[in-house]
Amino acid sequence: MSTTRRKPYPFSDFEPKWQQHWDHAQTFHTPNPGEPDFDPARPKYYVLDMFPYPSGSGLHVGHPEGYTATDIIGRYKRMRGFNVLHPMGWDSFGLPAEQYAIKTGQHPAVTTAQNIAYFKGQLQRLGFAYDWQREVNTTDPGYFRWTQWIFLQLYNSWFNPSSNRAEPIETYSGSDADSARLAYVSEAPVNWCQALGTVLANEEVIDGKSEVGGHPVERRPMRQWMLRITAFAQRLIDELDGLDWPEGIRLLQKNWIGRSEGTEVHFAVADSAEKITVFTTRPDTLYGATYMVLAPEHAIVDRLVTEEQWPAVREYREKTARKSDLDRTELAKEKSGVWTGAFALNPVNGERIPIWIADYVLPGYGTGAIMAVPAHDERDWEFARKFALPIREVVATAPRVSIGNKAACNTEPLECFSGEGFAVNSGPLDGLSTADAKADITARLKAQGLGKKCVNYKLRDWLFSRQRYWGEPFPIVWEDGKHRALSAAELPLTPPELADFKPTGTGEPPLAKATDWLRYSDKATRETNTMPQWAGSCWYYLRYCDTKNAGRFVGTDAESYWMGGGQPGGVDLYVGGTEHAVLHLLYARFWHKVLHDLGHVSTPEPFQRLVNQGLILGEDGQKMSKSRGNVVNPDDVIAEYGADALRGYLMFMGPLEAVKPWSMAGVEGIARFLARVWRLVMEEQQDGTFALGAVSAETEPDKAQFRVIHASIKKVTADIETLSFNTALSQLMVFTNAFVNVSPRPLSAVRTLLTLLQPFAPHISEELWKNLAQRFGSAGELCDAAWPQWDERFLIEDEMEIVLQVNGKVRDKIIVPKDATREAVEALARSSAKIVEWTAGKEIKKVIVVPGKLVNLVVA
RNA sequence: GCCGGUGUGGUGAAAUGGCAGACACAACGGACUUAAAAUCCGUUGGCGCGAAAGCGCCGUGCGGGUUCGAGUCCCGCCACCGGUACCA
Repeated sequence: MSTTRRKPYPFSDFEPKWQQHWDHAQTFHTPNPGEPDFDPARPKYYVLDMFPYPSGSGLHVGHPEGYTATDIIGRYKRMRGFNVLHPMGWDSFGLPAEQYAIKTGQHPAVTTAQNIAYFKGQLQRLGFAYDWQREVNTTDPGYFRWTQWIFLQLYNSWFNPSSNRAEPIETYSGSDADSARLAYVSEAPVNWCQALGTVLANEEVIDGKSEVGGHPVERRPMRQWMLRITAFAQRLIDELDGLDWPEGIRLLQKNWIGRSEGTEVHFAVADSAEKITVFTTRPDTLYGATYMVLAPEHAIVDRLVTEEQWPAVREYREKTARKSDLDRTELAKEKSGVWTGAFALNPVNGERIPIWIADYVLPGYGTGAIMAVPAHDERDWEFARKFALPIREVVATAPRVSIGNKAACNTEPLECFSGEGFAVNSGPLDGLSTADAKADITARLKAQGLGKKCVNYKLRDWLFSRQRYWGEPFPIVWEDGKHRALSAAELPLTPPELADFKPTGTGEPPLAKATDWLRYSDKATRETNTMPQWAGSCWYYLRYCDTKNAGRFVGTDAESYWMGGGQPGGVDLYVGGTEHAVLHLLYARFWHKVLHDLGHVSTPEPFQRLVNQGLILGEDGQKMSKSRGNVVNPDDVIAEYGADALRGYLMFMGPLEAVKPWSMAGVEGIARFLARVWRLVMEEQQDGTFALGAVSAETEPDKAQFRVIHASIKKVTADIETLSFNTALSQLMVFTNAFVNVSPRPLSAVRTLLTLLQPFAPHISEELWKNLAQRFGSAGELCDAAWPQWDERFLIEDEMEIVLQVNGKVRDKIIVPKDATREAVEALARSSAKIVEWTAGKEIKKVIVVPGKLVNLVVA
């Protein structure tokens, strides 16, 4: 990038100046209720960014895209008289800092502090109106003591199914409270990543590989802390309804939670007292169940397998256990399994069907056992074909009279049909539609105690512990093999000092190396797992409301003011990337609901309105990445074109939600526009400096000028409300272009332009506003000015252009007075020479008059 | 496979069912300049007719439909991007 390029306006002089001014004057500090400068008469607006992980490589242009959008909204709402909460902070626990520490020996806290300083500098150079007094940092003990405190709330509560709420554990009347807690210990198989030396949540495993780093992940049984998010599955679905979220994200969350309605059916095991329960969404196909499959891990397998089959079963189970998730995915095409030697009895007809184990049945979903209906399920079909198991058609596309003939029943279908239709070969169900058959058979099973309706969710409980150093330690100690919570007074529990942050490789967390720290008392030792990175981001939006509070995670007055407001969600606008659709956004909602149930927060949902900014691609149309060399660094853009131009371009390049490619030429276009605004006010001197121009004057705008001014106020206001910043900027360009060649140039027009421009390009507009004060008197600071109002009277034109169409094709245009009647407009249309020509010799069958718009004549 | 999203000039994109391409970028032409940059003015969807003013036809991924009128609504396809996958 050339450094000799002449700057079209001196942004490098005044942009840092204003940034320092805002910092020194604390212009954007927002007081809390009860503080001296707080004005309770104003409504509140809480606009939130997804806070960044301060990585070593600094911001990329995707960050300021969303941040600029919220900054515009925040500055705009402020001018509209709202108390605006617009904070920023750091999601700073996490793997990269720890891995850097392992490599260099430098403590993660040191690199984290350096990265934060770098990020903060970058954000400040963009002129964002954050209240930096509310900065939060998830690795700050003053912050994570409350993350730990919230964990204690989870630990000390349970989900009461009858009230459908989280309640204090004291209200639990069962015998084993530990089994009911929302935070509990489980021995279940988990996703273990050898390369990272830690376990991962389901959400962090993609295609059998770790989301971070892409390392292989395998399943291993380990003792882990879990959070009982599944108890909230239904509420997490239902309560999306009150939120103003993109439909796509709601669907992603719903699909992730994966509610499915079906029936539980109990199968007896032949020659045994054992019983196997399966879950199916197609109970109507029960007569077509020709075998049964258990997950290899299913506990009952041990009690079923026959002597002869044991070697094969043992070998298959071991193979399955060794398989990583990646292998399972790769081998998904080919079905595998082993017969246990046992048979189950189909409850509807007493038929003996073989019981198999196969890894296509997952241990964690439903009951870990299925009835296999190969004629009507693709997976069962494949499996049955491979192992030559019988296939019986029980659903047909049209109702069919059952022949009741055994030979006919055994005719195998030629392909799998998994759709809905009508029951056949199904005894009493024959002829019923799939929906009716489901209801009928479920009622029959229920009456005989052989099954019942039930609901299943794909969502699993949240694996909450990590074998890492750089995370929040659990406020838990162990004594005699039992866990117990620290008291809130013992928080924060800070991580120990360590020289070696490496994972042990055995699954034993690195904190175990700190022997002094580990010892809690003569008998008790500390939990050595740490919390996942998601913990800190689950509640940071609450801490922003009251960052300095040392006595509570958030003060009740501050919380109810900033998070209140009569909507389900407390944050008025939340902007961030789609990548958090099922992770952060689901976890945060879960924690929020627990806190709400326990009476700690005032709303059931955290985020009312959610907007996802679209990805910014490189100039080559590809995803930005270091290896492609197409990454754009905002610092370079600011050095070349200024912060206002970068902000403006980010908003002008297209709709906020759209994926769009970067274009340096586009930045230049915005810079040219801003330079044109600059020259509306300033004139270049002989020596190359700028001074206030002479053309601005306190003259009245004329009628046409008034129309541009008020049309612009109207459009820019409406566009900001709908986050259509690209079209708002177009209108500001139209506004500017309309006054470029005007002399004398009405001061009121220029001031209105600067006011509308302020949220987008705060530095240049503030500077010009101040310069105008040299001659015309001070009007205070622009960011404090009131947002202008438009007056419809200025928008009404005396005359209107009417489009004349014949059969929907434009043939002429006429000018009519604004108050012309329908009849008058039609008469004028009919008398137009071109219309006469186009309709000559034809019958006019119909005339459509759209007032103020067009006349359409329909001819034969 | 399934679930989302997107298809409009050379490019980024605009268009409450009512003049398709606002606003920009790029390109080209002109003014200013010794020259260049910057700036300002103009042209710019395609095809055809015309010396010109202008006129006509076609045009929003493809095929149907609804409507006086469709980029916009409905049905059926195609392509690309993103997510997700043995969830019974």
